[in-house]
Order: sequence, then structure tokens, then C-alpha cells
Amino acid sequence: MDKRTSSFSAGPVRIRVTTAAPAKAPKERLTRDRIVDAALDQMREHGYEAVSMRSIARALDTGPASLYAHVANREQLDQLLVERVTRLVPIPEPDPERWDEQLRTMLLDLLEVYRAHPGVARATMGMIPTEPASLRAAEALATLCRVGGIDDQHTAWALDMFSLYIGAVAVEEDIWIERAKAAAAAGETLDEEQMVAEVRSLFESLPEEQFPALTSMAAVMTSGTGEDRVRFAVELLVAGLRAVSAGSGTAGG
Amino acid sequence: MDKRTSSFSAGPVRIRVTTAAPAKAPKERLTRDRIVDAALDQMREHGYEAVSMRSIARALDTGPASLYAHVANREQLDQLLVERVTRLVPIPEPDPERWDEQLRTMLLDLLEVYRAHPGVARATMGMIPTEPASLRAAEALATLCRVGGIDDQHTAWALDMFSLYIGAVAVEEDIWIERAKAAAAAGETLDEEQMVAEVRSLFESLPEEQFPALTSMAAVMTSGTGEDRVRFAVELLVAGLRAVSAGSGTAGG
DNA sequence: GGATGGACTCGAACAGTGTTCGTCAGGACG
DNA sequence: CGTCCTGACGAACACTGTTCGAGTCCATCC
Repeated sequence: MDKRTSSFSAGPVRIRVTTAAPAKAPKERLTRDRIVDAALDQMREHGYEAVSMRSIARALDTGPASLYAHVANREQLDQLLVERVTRLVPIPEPDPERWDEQLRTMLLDLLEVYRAHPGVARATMGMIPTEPASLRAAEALATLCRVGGIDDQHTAWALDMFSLYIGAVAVEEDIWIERAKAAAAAGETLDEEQMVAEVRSLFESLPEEQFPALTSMAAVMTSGTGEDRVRFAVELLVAGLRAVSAGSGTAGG
Repeated sequence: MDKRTSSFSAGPVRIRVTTAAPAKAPKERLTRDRIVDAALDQMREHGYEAVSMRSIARALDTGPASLYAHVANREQLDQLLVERVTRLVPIPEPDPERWDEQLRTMLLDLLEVYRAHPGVARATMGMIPTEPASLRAAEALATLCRVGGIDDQHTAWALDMFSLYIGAVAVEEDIWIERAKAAAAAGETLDEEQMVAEVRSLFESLPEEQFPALTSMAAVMTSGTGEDRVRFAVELLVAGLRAVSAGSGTAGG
């Protein structure tokens, strides 16, 4: 934290005293972890889009080329962020009595981790989980399904589907947060409440004969916090899994 | 189609005959529609990432600045692509006897439209549907839910959730297709079958004591086409909606 | 101790991106 | 015929990810 406030390009101001320097601060060596930390910090602060190789390098008081000695490219760095963050997902001890509740809370926990680290979710799209942390989470989800009596094929598909959905929710929230931050940084504040009101009035003002369902649902459409929506979704997912599994479980196929 | 093959910057080679030119081809005027068409073509051909303002301009034989007379910015252009494509989603006539089947096929149709226009799905993330086409589709989905006896709050949430999920599936497939195309363009062919085999062997080679569920599910994890997975998911979604709705339907809230 | 090798650092540059500015040509209108 | 105004567009700005090659430092071996 020895950087003042501004992190604009500092130029070649490197002071290197040749005599025995008392407080030289010998420029700590770069590491993968330091790079990942810097990237996470910046994402949390300014959103995914604001993070670039150059901005990370600036934060670490070096040039962009230096990063490539520790990270293959941007894509790999994104993967490292995911790996780092996924470690934080709590892994439950499977209990056959309440596997469905455990499944629900695990999904919500996963979302919570993404929320605590804005920007990271965007890197999960199109990524096959191969790092230990993601595998650990996947194993836990699979175990819960199995303990609940879901057959393997359904478990595999549900695993894929559930994590994709949670990731999508996180990405969408991310985009909104980022947009709000960008708006806040450059001019008017983009309040969430105010935006919800706008959307509602938009739906209300639609031609009623053309959109009877949407207009009559305008109020309910914008009601409920993000939390309510997510709880509903997770409940629906698990209930759906039970239903589909029960339907074809005895019939086989 | 009077461009040869290469589309590199042509420089100032404009031949402008001052006499009455017989076959002058007076350079058709730019329009929004022509820009959108060009963008869709390029996305279909080379994927989302390959499309830029400059590449579109090149395809239309002009400079990037010219596009900004018809399109506010890249974000708006993306919205226009979504709008254009969403028009193609078939709207069913709601039938109370088989609303759930209709809902399922409509979701699959939506995905099919995205698949037919690679790249477009990526623009839907973080977008509130305000264009007529998206509203029409949303209205249709809502109507189906209502006809099926789902209450308004659940309908609203399900609307949001289902379209988000379908969008996420489309985006993920998009990324894979693009990756395959990029690999094909520059060297080895990235076969799908070959990749599936790789993933399977990866799961099989995990330490069994640490990942008992994943290792034993390796075969089933990679089985089934994308089609099977999506059918399962859609069935799960609709079944889940029924279940959740039935559960709290009588209780109210 | 001194030389050597290898890992790390990083300025400069390349090819690309979205976007803006100021100028310019062409057609419509008075 | 002259004016105006819309659309076209070359050039430029501030970015992006990435590579090259030269430089620097450190640990190891002779």
C-alpha cells in the first residue's frame, strides 16, 4: 500500500541510489499470486472491463511485458482468478436427510462467492473445470445429487446446468454493477431503485392490447430483490431435478 | 460482391471517372439494415470476436467513422442484432391443454434461433428487453405460463430465469464454436469428438479417492449430444416451475 | 573470488480495438 | 445559380493484448 492515490503512468522516475540505500524498497519480485491479487483488487474496485494487463502492471509498478513471465496470457490469468475464488466455496458434509437443502445452499454459496468478487464470473463462461478448486466444487455437487438418489446421467447434466445458470446470474449482475460504476464515475449516479422504477414504467406504458400479460405484470415483474429471484430460481432447479428424476427414474432409459 | 478476396486497407485507389461512367456502381448508401446484415454475416462466418467496427466497415467498403452516422456505438449495434434475430422466434398460439409442451418448444426454438446466428447471444447478456421483438417473445412466454395457471410473481421470475439460462447455453456454445474456428483457421483442426474424448480421459484420470463421484461419472458426463443435455434442461425447468408453483400455489404469499 | 548461466525485468513496438473531429462531396431546396 | 445540410470518411486519440530483445540480477559452479 505504498502507492499514494493516482496510479497513472509514473514514467521513468525510478530512483536508484548507488550508495548503500537505507530505505530502498528493493521492489518486491513479481509472482503469480501478486498478479492475481492485483487483478482481483482492481475488479472489485472498478469492474471487469477496467482490468487490463497494463492496469495490473501499473498497480504493481512495472510494465505489461513483465507479467508474461508469470502468466501465459489473459485467458490463463482469467482461469487463475476463477481458481483462486472457487476455493472459497464452502463444501458441505453430505447428509441424505437434507441433500436438497444442502444443494440449494451450495448453489447460493457459489453465487455469493462470485458476488464477493465482481468480474470473476465472466471468466467462467466457456471454461471446462480442470483446476482442483472447481473439481472439488463439482465433486461436492455431484455427491449431493447422488446421495439424493439422482442417477448418474441426470446428475451429470444437472451439474452442468446448475453451474451454468449460477454463472449466468453472476455475469448479469456483474454487468449491471459495472454499468452503475461507470455511470457513477462519469457524471450522474445510476441508482438501482431509480432504474427499477424506469423499467416498471416502461412495462406499464406498453400498449395493453398488444402486451396484456406484460402490462398487467409490470408491478410484479420488478418486485422482489435480487435475493428473492435467486432463491426462487434455486428452489425451482432442485424441485425440477427431483421431478424429472422421479418421472424417469422408475421407467428407466 | 465486387471485392476480390483480400480486404486489407485499399488505400486511396478510388477511381472516379469524370466522364459519364457506364458501370460506375455509385456506391449504395449506408443504412442501419445493411450494417446489421454485414455484422450478422461476419459473425456467422468468423464468430463474435472477429467482428469489429472496422471489419464491418471494410465489408461495406467504407471507413469505420461512416458507421457512426447510423449507429450510436458498438453496444447499440449489438442490441440491433438481437432485435433482428429475435424476430425469428416462432410465437405459438397458447393452448391450455398443452401449455407446458409449448413452453418447452418455445425455449428450444429460442435456442435454435441463437444457434442459427452465432455470436448474437453474447449481446443479450445484461440487456433488458425493450425492443418490440424481445417484448413479443416475453409476452408469449408469460402468456403460456399464465395459461398454465402459474401465478404472476412466479411467471415473472420464471421468464427472467428461463431466458437467462437459454442465453447462457447459447453463449457457451458460441464460445466453443469460436474456439474451434480459431483453431481451424490457425493450424490443427479442433474436432469436437476429439475434445470430448480428452475431457473424458481427464475425468477418468483423476485420483479416485479424492473424486469418487466425478471419476465414476466420467463416461456419463461426456455422453449425450448437446441436444440431449438441452432437452433435459428444458424439461427440468418446466417441471420445476410446475412443482414450485404447485407447492406455494395454495398457500399463497 | 570470479565467471557463467539462467531466470527475471521491462522499454519499445506491432497490430488491433472503439470512438471523435473536421473536412468534404452530393443532392435538395429556395 | 447559390446555399444548406446530411451523410461519408481520412486521420487521429487513447486504449487493448502480446512479442522482441536488451538489460539486470542472483545463484551456482570452478
